[in-house]
Amino acid sequence: MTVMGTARPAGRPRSERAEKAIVDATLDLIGEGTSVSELSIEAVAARAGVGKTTIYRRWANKEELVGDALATLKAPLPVVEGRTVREDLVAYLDVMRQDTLTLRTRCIMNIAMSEPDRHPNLYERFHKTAIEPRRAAMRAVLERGVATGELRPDLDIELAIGMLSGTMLWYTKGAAHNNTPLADDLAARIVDEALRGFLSR
Amino acid sequence: MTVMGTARPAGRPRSERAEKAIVDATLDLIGEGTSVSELSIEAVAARAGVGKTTIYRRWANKEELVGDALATLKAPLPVVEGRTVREDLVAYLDVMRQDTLTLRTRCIMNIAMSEPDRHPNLYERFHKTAIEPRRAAMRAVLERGVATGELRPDLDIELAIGMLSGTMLWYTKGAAHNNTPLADDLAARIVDEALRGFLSR
Amino acid sequence: MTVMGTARPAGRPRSERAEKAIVDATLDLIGEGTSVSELSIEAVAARAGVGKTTIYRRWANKEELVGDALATLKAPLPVVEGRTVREDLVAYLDVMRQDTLTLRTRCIMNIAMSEPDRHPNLYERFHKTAIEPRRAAMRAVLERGVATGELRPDLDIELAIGMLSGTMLWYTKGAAHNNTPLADDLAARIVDEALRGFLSR
Amino acid sequence: MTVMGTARPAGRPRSERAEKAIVDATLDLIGEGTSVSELSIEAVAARAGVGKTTIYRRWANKEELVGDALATLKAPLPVVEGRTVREDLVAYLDVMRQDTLTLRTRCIMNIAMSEPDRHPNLYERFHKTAIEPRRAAMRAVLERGVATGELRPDLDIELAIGMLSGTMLWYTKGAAHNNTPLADDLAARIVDEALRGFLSR
DNA sequence: TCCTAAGCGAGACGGTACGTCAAGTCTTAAA
DNA sequence: TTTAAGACTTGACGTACCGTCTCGCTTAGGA
Repeated sequence: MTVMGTARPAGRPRSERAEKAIVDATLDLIGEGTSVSELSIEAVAARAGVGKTTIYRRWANKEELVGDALATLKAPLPVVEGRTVREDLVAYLDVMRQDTLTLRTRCIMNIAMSEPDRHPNLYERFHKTAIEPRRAAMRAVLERGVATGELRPDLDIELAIGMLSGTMLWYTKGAAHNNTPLADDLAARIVDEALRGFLSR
Repeated sequence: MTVMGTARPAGRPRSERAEKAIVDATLDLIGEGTSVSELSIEAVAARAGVGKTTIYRRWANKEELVGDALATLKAPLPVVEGRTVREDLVAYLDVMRQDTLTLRTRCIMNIAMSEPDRHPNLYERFHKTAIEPRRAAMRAVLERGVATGELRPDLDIELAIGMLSGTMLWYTKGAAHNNTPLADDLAARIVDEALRGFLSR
Repeated sequence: MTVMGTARPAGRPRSERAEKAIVDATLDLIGEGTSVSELSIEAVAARAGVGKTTIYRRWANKEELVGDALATLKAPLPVVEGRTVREDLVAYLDVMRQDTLTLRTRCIMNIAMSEPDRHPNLYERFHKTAIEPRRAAMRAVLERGVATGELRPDLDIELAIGMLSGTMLWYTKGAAHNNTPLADDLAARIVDEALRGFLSR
Repeated sequence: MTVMGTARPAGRPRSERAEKAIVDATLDLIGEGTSVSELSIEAVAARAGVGKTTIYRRWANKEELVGDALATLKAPLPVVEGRTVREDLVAYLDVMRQDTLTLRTRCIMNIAMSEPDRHPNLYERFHKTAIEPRRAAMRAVLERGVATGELRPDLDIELAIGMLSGTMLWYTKGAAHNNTPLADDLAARIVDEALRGFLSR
């Protein structure tokens, strides 16, 4: 008699070694600058020392493979609970800045954000697992700021998130293009400017 | 013997019809949502009713073809000289918003901004002809604002540009993803929030 | 201690059901017109409801499987002991003709004789179990004919066998190709012509 | 203005070098004992130093390629017009015997005759270009023999053809199997036996 | 009643070849 | 010399089987 529930399916179980090798090969290739379109299953199979079938058996297409591969890298959301709203916001934005420092993360972001129309599922997944949590964390900080009176009570919180994240993204794009690192105090300067406003008073 | 000066080269002159057909076909395909990577010279040639050689003779690679094709669309920079800094900024940002309304522009932006690492020259050209002028125009407005005392004298103007453009870009990305149009008053709300600052006073 | 002799090997005995299912599936597929080269072990296993391993455990390769499968069909050699040499020869040749009437036998012959170079063992077996006995039977008839004086004393018996069998084979080939049945009296006509000779006297 | 008739099609003409290389590679491989089923387009392409497309552009499938390849080898039908029917028949049969002496011809025959059901078009072509002409030549000889009174007036000519060719084929099969050469005087012995008949008078 | 050994179906494994497609280059006759 | 057409080599695509290998389970005889 067998214990009910998730009965192990018949036949030889899929090799975890193979799976890992495939994912690693995919990430390697992406890390070397291969775009999703350029990434060939054949190359992944060769690099992983695996038959093509073994890849096709698990993933229906490149997108899903890349999606799963990127998912294994999901960096943990930093938990920053500082004393002031400003400190927290700076911390969150600075994480975004630091992400751009490692080649791998840069490549991944490039991939994930590059062709939302072309690889919608990919973008969707990236959005759910990477963007949305960060947005939520930032929202919490801003709402706390409004609650404590630190921030304007009529502040459009979604808009504020957009301003902070969008600005950092703008710089990230530029930095990726110029291949120059972002200034250490960039996050602080963005937050300060946003908090204070441009007007003279 | 040939007449000196801008001597007309020997042989059959290049067909302008062919050139135009090629560029049109390229734009058509891009407008239909074909990414740069997916865009096949074969398809362009077929659509244009032209031999592949005729394309390769004029452009060394896809990038240059796409670059030239996009260049023919360069929308004129709007000349907005309003009464206040706020009005001008809103006007500029709103042009960006309106750009997202037409499918073709959306596709082009997607293409141009999608893979800076993959197609650096393409991004470079787009940057020079589309982004830099807009940035310059915005910079002029902000400098005028500082000069007139409307804006803080210590305002980091580059950062301010980044905040305004980046925020709009952030929304544009989101809208492209959700396929929802941007609110009519978005530009105004961004500018107002930026001018005022988030703080309570 | 075990009883000496053909000691039953340890472990679970091989399933006769499986063996039969495999052979039947093989014959079915061959009967449906699958050539040896086209015959896939995978298909046999699927048709037999059996794991591939179960096949490979018993047969080293396709040839042996097909050989054993065909061997199970070995039709009994007809025993014809007529009054005259002519009657016996006609009887033997007519058996060959009748063999071509059933699809299965036709397929089998096709297979067995098709690629002696490719599947030498297969041909060898077919030769030993099907051709050689018939040849021997025919040889006996001819030798009896020579002994009784019915046939020329200097008749080259091997050659005579070749003429009779080869002629029938020639017709069989042609019939397989045109998909037309062989005439009922073909065997008799071949034998008569062979016995009499072509010359006018 | 173009000369009418078989107007040369536009574009680069197909390379005769490539065509020849492909056919040669095919014949080489067949000559090395590769069966039709085993023959892989990939191998032909590699051996010929040619892209697979170049093969598929010209031939829809293996059969047609092999057919055309074999067709280039079509040995000329020997013209034998001897003094007697016997001499002519012996000459024709001996050509068949000699064909079995060269490896290449043996392979080709094997291929061509091996799987009529599997490669019907191939067999059809072989039949039309190789078998039918020989049959016709032999028929002419036999009819001449009947006309001159050398042969029985009621001789079944088609049957006679079958007896002569079939017998030689029977020996050919056997020789291919045993890898022993056919006796030099085989053709003569077959013809003599056939002309004379088996009976004692 | 267990233990040991082998067979069982299932199905994953690394491969090879398939036939298709597009890449970018080359070669022709005509313009 | 450029044109359109279309051949060229190259290489990835996704599929089908190959023959081997693991799984957990079954089936038997002997301890």
